[in-house]
Amino acid sequence: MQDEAQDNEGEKPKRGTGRRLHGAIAHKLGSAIVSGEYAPGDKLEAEVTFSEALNVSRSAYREAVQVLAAKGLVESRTKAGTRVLPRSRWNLLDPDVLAWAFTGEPDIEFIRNLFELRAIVEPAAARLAAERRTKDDLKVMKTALAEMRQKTLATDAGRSADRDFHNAILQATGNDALIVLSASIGAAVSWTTQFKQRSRTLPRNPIPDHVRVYDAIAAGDGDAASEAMRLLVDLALEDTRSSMG
Amino acid sequence: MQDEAQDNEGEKPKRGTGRRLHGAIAHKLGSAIVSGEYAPGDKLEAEVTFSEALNVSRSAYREAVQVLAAKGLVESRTKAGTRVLPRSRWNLLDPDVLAWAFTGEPDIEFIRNLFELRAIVEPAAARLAAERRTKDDLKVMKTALAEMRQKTLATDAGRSADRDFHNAILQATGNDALIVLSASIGAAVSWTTQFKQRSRTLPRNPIPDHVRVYDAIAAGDGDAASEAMRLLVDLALEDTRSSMG
DNA sequence: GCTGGAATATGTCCGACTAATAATCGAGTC
DNA sequence: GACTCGATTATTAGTCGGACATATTCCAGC
Repeated sequence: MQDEAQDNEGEKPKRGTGRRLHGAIAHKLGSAIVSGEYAPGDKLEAEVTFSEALNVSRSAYREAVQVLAAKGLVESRTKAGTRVLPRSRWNLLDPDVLAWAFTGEPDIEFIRNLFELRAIVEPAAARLAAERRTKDDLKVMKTALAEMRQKTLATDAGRSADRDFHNAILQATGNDALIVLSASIGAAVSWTTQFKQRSRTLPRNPIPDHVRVYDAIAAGDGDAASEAMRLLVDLALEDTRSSMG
Repeated sequence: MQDEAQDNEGEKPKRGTGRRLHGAIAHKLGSAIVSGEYAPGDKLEAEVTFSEALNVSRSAYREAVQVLAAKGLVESRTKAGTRVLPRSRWNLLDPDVLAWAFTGEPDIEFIRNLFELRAIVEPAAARLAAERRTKDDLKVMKTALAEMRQKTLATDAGRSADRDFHNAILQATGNDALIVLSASIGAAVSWTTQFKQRSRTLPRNPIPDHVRVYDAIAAGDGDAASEAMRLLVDLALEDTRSSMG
């Protein structure tokens, strides 16, 4: 009974895609907006028109728009229609928005910005983790590191272990805001890792960098942890940059 | 242009509250969830029941729930009902979620986490601003600073000028992700400023700290800007802490 | 230029139907 | 008799269509 997508001619993201209908619409519209298909200030078709064009009910369409509005992508006003908001009002760190940003060819400048933010946050997180980590935290990091070493970043399991490692560091900080933020960035960055893998035959072996971070955190050395993480992020950025620009 | 927060909240957030209806419901439910009135894992009343209890249509209620779901607060599944998600899945940095978190008595631990994040991000932003600021950026900062000096933080205009100053710094970094993030945190922090003002008769004069930051950015001295901003954030945290804990 | 009404698109409401699935119950087996 | 597994049922979110309300925009008329 899996969805077979019989006759959706691409233009109509109708039911059967697995997602709930309004979720699928939100995904479609969100991707289109983030990718620049609609420019800020543009007015979307009227609800009745658009929903008919998509072959969905107005209710479903409206719920999708509510989602976009909740993420700051659009704003609806009576009689004026729903318009795309300026990029400055988008919740760029929202996991969904980030995912939509990476559905197409991502903007290189935006990736640079994300890495810059990551280069700010992650070393600081590593420092806090070194100061506050428990034995359990260390154990999680260690197993993730082992898994990562075994599977390499070329596999899904390996990338998953990579995320686990970084998440364990965040968890050790005990700071919810930091965790949420960095998890979003981390997910986005992991999208880019796939780009690296596909276009570069010789990615750097990331294990030694990670081991340095782990050792510093285990030793409780905040300065060393911060520095090691800074190095790791810098190298990752360099790899990504050379595989795109 | 932007008038808001004009709320008359009775027991029933029914029509006529000024906000759009589903927005009012989302606000009410969101605040309740974030404040812990509903614990993670709790199941909300069924849609028909709850919407009737609120005297609103099921459609309006559903659109409100979509907003909450978009922010990671709840998840709906057929037959199982809609349940509050674990805190780790909340988009804590979403502007609305932050606002909801500060409608009631905010959690001190959470405020500490926010300041910790701010203490990481803002100094780094100040450094970038010092390296990249244009003359226009400096002009905006300067006028904001003057306004701030004149009105003091006790007035709305003064707090607004404070935000303008920090936003100008962010703008100068040219990093969208950084701007969005720090704007959210900044807004949240400005809520706490009100707490400071109401419970402390002798708040520190914040102008000298800000001037130090400005001078360093104007001079293009990244290290000094970072250090000055670190100091500013630390002092602000100390003030807030002493006025609450 | 100002005022007031008509046009129009979003906002809200209603009631019915669909679809998915948790919960229940029963057939079959050990 | 207890248990596993599979079909049935009941419940709840999801979707639909249409109606009416409300708020603006826009334009006509003064």
